[in-house]
Amino acid sequence: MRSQDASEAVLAATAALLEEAGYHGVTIEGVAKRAEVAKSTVYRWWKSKPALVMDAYRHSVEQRMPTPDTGTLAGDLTLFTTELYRIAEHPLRVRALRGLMAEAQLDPAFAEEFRGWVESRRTVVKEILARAADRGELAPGTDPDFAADQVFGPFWYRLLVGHADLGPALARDHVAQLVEGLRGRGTG
Amino acid sequence: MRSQDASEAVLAATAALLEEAGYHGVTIEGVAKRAEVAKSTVYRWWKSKPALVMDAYRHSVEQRMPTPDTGTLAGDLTLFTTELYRIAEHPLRVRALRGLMAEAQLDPAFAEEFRGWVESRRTVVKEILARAADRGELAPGTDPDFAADQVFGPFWYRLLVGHADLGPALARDHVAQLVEGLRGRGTG
Amino acid sequence: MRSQDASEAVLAATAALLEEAGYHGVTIEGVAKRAEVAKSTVYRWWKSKPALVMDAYRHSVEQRMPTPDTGTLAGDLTLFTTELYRIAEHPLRVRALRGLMAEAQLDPAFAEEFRGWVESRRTVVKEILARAADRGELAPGTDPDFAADQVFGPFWYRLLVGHADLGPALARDHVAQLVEGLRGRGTG
Amino acid sequence: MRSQDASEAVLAATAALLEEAGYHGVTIEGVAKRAEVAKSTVYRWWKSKPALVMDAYRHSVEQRMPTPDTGTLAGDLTLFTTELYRIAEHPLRVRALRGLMAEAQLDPAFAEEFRGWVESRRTVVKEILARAADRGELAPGTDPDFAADQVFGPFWYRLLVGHADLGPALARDHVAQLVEGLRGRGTG
DNA sequence: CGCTAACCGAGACGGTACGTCAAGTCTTAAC
DNA sequence: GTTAAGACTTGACGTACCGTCTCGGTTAGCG
Repeated sequence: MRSQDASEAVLAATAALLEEAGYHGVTIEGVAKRAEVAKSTVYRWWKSKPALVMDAYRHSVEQRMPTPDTGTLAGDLTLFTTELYRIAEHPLRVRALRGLMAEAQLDPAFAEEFRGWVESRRTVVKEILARAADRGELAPGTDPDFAADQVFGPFWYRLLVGHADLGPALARDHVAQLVEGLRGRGTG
Repeated sequence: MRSQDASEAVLAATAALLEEAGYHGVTIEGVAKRAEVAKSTVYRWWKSKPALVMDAYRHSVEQRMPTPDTGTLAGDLTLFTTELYRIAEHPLRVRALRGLMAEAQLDPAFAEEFRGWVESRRTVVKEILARAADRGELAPGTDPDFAADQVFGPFWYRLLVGHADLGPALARDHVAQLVEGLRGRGTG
Repeated sequence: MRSQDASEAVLAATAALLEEAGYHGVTIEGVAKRAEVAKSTVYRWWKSKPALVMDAYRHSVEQRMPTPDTGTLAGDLTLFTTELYRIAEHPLRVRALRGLMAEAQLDPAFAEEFRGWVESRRTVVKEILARAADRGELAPGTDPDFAADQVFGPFWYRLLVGHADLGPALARDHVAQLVEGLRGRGTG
Repeated sequence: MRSQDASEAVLAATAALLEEAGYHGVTIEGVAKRAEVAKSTVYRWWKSKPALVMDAYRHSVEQRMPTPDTGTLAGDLTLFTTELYRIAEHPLRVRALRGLMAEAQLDPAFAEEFRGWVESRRTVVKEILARAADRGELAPGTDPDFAADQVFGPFWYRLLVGHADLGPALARDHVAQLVEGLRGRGTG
């Protein structure tokens, strides 16, 4: 049975270090010291640093946003992307995501796990798209996977490269372009 | 004066290790041993592992593709994105790019440098867009920076997450959606 | 808690390397490899090479000779110096002492520590001298510190320069001269 | 032909570094940089750091003191030891000697050379003793080598250990004890 | 008076060892 | 029987100098 005290202290320490020192500044050793917990305790419950950070990230999000269903593609995407871009307002989440993506590049085992989590987020978008397809809002033959890439790609790209500001203000334009692009060449 | 022998041996060793063992498998020590060169020689010319990998990547590309100029946005983007997606056909480049992006997340100093390189690639796209804007192919008020994100974002996202195949075959659809999205709601 | 296995292996390896390769031939890296121990383990318990060698030296001596107390200055000094010169019969100790003295010249931090150890040895002589003074065997006003230098100085000098043989055979003459010199111009 | 400029600059730089940073702070690389001279130039004329420091030491002494000859052992020794202890008044010489003695412990090749230099200094004392023996001032059977150790030993010991002040003020007592000790047992 | 040999600076090179860091595994003892 | 404490191996880091070496660019003095 995982001791709630220890586990919470570890997650809190992880979150604190993430905020203060960035992903690189988070070390299992540092977390253990900060949480006043033995290193072995951390390893008992989390198998690696990225797994720990992933958990800390999930705790920072808490409530799962329900899949939006407004009846139109634009409406659904607006809700979804606005929420997505809102991540940028939370340094902890930004740092966590950037670090996790980095880790996924370096550690194939974690990449697998990370991909699973990413897929769960993509599924939400693919459901939105499926409903839109049913309504005839999508050009026939649209690949939902590549469409999802169009939703997440620019967000992640900007998040990772950091060349420009990121925030919910971008959602409107993003959705406009998405809808236009996905509807296809209207007049043929 | 940098000795050509040493420098080439180092870059070759870096490339070889990248291919064989991935970005994580590249270590300065390993490169030095492989290249039969002293560690200090590597450090003399490259200030860090990412700088070294970046150089090895550049050497693997060599010829700079000229900015395409076909007279239409679709034409230019098709050329550009096809070339971009072709990266996926070279494991060395894929690994290099993934590792460099990872490193940029972990090391702020390198992030800066990496951003510089990214910007140089973005500039090519922004020039294409500027010409398209002059021709009236873009909706007025289009933000070229965000538009560039739409070009690179999906590519990088798929490259980094690895959830689906990547290759020049995607270029056609990508361009179609971009052109549609960027032209805007033509008839209102 | 220091693991006895590791610690003993390290000291044994240090002693072995001292014998085989001299003080210069002792490196932390070499000791670690020889002791089949991680370098960090050596560093955990000894803060530097001289500290390690000092410890190895102490282990090689083990039993502390009791302060001699024969009732006469000549008797005490004979016992003490004989023991002192006997060091020359143990190559390991000779190398250790020469190396430690060398290190004390090069590293001020270690010099401090070394001085402490030297002082502990000097104290033995100063106690002998104090008792002799009580018995009236010393010229009044004799400086015990400088007198101790007269005991240790020639020994160390010959040990370090290596210009002539060193061994317990020298003790008799040394003591004769010391006693004569320290008694002073008694009868004028 | 050795360029006088370069050679002097090197010796001056060595002396300066010796004073400022101690023997350990002298590195061939540092000397070369300081003297604005190529490293290879230093190596051309001095085969090692101790050789260089030895040279710098010799330059700091300049005139060779003539062997004292006052007609009495006490007189000769007083002149000699006073001069000897005066070394302590020159930080450069102190640091040089300490460093050279250290080096002699670590580098057998240099030890040889160093021993030669030491012997030249010992010879002066042995000449003084030979004359004293002729005059009957020494107990018969006195070993001039061990007697010389008695002259130099305490000086070097204090110089190297640094446990107490060193200076010409010590010469008087030292000589008194030497003369007494060397003359032998009053009644004999 | 011009040639050539030496000496010069600059600095790259292969090495060795340093001391540090964090990772992840393992053992011990207490609660 | 879970924990805390913390020692352990491993592997790479980046640094400092070492002593050797090649490279052109002066300078001197010999012929």
